[in-house]
Amino acid sequence: MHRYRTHNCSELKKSDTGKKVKLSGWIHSVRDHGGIIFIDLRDHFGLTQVVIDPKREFYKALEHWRVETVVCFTGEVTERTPETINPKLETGEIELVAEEMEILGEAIVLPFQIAKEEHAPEATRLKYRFLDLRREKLHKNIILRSKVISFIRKRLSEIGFNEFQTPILTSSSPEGARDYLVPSRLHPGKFYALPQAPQQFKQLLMVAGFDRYFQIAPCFRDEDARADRSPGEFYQLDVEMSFVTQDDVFKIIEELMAELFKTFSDKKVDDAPFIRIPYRETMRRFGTDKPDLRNPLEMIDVTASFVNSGFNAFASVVKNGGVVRAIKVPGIAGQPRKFYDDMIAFAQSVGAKGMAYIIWTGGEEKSPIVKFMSRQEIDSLKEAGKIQDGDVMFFLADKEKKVMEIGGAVRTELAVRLNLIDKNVFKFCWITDFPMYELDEETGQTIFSHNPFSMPQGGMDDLLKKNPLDILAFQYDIVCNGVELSSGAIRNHRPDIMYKAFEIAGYAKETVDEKFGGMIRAFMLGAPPHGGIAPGIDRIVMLIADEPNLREVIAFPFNQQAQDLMMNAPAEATLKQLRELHIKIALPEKKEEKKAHEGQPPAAT
RNA sequence: GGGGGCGUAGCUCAAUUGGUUAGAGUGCCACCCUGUCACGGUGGAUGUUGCGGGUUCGAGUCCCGUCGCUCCCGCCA
Repeated sequence: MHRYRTHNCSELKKSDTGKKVKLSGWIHSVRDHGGIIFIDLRDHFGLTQVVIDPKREFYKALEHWRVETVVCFTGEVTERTPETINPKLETGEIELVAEEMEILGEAIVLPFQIAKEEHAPEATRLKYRFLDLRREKLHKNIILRSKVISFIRKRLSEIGFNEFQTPILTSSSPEGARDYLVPSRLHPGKFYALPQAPQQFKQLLMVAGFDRYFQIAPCFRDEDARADRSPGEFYQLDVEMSFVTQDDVFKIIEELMAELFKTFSDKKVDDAPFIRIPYRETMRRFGTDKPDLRNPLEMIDVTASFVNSGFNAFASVVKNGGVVRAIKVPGIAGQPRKFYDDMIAFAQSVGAKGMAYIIWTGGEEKSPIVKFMSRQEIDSLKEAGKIQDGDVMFFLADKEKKVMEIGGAVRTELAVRLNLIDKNVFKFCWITDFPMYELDEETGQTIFSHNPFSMPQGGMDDLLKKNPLDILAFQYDIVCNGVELSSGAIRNHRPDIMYKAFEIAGYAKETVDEKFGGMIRAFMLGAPPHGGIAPGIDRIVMLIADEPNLREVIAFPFNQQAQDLMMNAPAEATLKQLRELHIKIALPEKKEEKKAHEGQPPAAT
């Protein structure tokens, strides 16, 4: 007989009755009836009920039959009588009658319960992550993640992709997020950077002729956390392909995503191909570049109806170059007055000066603003929104950018309050035609709006002739239920176009050579056209697992302050380590000290 | 860097809006119980109300500060 087990805790069936077996696992729950004791023994695979006669010698060996102690039982598989069968358990038709017991790992009192649903505080859960991971939900999520990754590897390998590793210690890149730096011992004063993404490496692999690359790639960005954004590190399904157009990338990824989501979720999943929405259109209709298409509401432009309107608040906005956008919500005329007041308060909380509305009900308009408007103007709104009796329209007026932003938030809030979002579907879309450049609002500089390595859609011609702000890039996002899964692009593989593109964003040729010398050199030695994408693994698993927070799909996550409470990272380094790295620590002044110094001349040194 | 929320027993939460000795469930400890499966029953222990200060006859409750966790804004090519 095996040292620890002959079976796992979910595989014993009625047909095993009479067998002498050995099981090892955690004590999940104890039901002590005095004359007979039941223990649910749990392992990764499931639960098996063990029956103990307290007269057995081994019963006294364990002072406390405390849950989560790891034990090994040897005994006979026994069929349960019909009335004692537990249909909730895989192994519910049998039980193990214990003859011997060995303690493998005793547990002290737990900081929180494993078997019972109990909401422990996040910090405690993170400190005792190994315990939290024993709980069914989290355990399942991590297994789901493993399966998702293995599914992706299998599929992509089948269609000609090769998986490569790229360096973790690399150099800092000038664009993008804050880098994590690693000091160099051999080169005093110099630093490696952890990759924000393997962007340049994957492009160089294409130049090297590998044709199709993928990697479940760790990415490191020193930026602040959100519920759907881990601080520090996260994983991308990094993909790059040679000799492809945007359509080729879309086809591979949308088929993979549709199949992946259908395989691992019971929700209804969009079939490939996914719909495509140009950036400017999604901003206009949804006020965001990651629209949740489960939300049926959208914005329409009704600026024309207010140009000469007697409703001065809006008319003056329009005269000053602003716009008016409307959101039609069908069939909610019955909402109480408070609903409209609350929505207006919400709009104001996200930056609106106010919000108007018209309720069409019983063949007339109810609204604080219609008395200022002509019949013709009101009818033009009705026409624009294809209004039927019972419908309501909300109006926002401001500069276009602001209206889109506020309208996007109002659109989402309306859907949430009115429960318009179908929780049982995954709706995907591509956002295409991102602008190549945008204006830095502070400096007025033209800057790259996304990836500087994207190919401008008109190539060199557009760079030379068009207003930079009108140039579109072969740059795209894939969005699922309002979550941005990934950005991608067809890359700029032409050195001449590259220099020009960087020049427009204010980079001298020398700077480009210095920062991207390796890549430029590669592009001058025969580079294939190529492009790719990099969907976030954590977000994919989060969506499939239906979790609101990334930490629920990561085995050992950071907290929001980018700390690992279990491993106690980050931590101070020893003096010896610092000396070897030629590093001196200059801590920020504490707040009290700062206050004490205020208004005083700096101390003479 | 900024804003919101939370912080009471190991854990989840309550405390009649400032009033006597801060409660309940769960966990923990002891005992009882031979068919439970979130077993049940009886009894018991457990609190610097995050920390520091203030107002008050009196503070878990109000005020100020601070720390921690979380959500959001900034940031995230």
